[in-house]
Amino acid sequence: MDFYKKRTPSAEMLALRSLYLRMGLADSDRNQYFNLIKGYQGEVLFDGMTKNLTCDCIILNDLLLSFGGNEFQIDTLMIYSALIYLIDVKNFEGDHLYDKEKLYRLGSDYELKNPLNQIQRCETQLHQMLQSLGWKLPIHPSVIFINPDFTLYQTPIDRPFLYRSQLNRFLQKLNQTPSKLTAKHWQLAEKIASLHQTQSKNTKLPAYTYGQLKKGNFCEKCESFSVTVKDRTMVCGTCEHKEPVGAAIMRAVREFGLLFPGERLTTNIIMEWCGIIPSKKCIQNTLGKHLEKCGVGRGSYYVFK
DNA sequence: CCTACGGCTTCCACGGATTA
DNA sequence: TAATCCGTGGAAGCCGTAGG
Repeated sequence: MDFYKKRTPSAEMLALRSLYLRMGLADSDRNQYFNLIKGYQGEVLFDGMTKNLTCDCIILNDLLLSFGGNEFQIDTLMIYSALIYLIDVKNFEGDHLYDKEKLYRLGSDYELKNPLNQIQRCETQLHQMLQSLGWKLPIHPSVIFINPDFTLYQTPIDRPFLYRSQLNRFLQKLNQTPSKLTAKHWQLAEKIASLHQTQSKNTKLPAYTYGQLKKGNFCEKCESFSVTVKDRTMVCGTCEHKEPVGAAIMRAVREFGLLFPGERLTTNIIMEWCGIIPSKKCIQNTLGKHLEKCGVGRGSYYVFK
């Protein structure tokens, strides 16, 4: 099974990571960041399972769509010839209680957002979107609680929830769903994928300025800033992980572009942003290799291709 | 071990952008 | 508009690696 659309970390998660590492985050933002990581890990775990399916279906992961001015986000969309599975993955952990359509941590009154609301809203939006594209496929929504250490007490039996213990059977069911895709289904998948947006309008990051952010490259593996450059390789002083300098520079450039989308990318800015790259020419070469150069002389800058 | 080669660095002059 | 600034491209040389 090849994913028609692969999952990548969201812009929000990447931006929060940068801010977390470069200036620290207030409690609420830090929790948000850790929740995003946890959620993402759950989704990747589920991808690892659906990847082994052999049935005739198209899988679109990680979609951010918008219909009628409303944004909606889909973890996994599986297109079969006669139906669509709409899947939301939750990586909640611990004992929880379901009471009057609300979700609580057991023994506390801390309330979590009920994923049922989210997926129902999602289903409505998707239904309308499909209709506008001329399709009438029935949608089967499911919320998958993928963490084996998750328990939800007192859930009515007819809610579309699936737990880790039910997952193997669910995957079998997916694999045995009869389906014969046609070129039209692939066109639909292509259409939906083309509507995917990379930036959500609803993400709000904490305020930050260039000046207050810690400069420098961090290790791609352990996120430590104690890296040094030796012979075109960046070596981490903490975990000894090695990364080619060019790759490290581009990682920093993408990060800079994400945090400061309005700023011009120039050799000097990136030189300062990276901090540890000894040669300006090295940065210039790397930028020239991976980005598109605009302007000449002192006014030249680079843009993402 | 030697050699060839490719990629990287250093150095410098050019010339367009910036600023008053 | 003129003077100054500074990023860039090219030349030349260096270094590491692969292959004999």
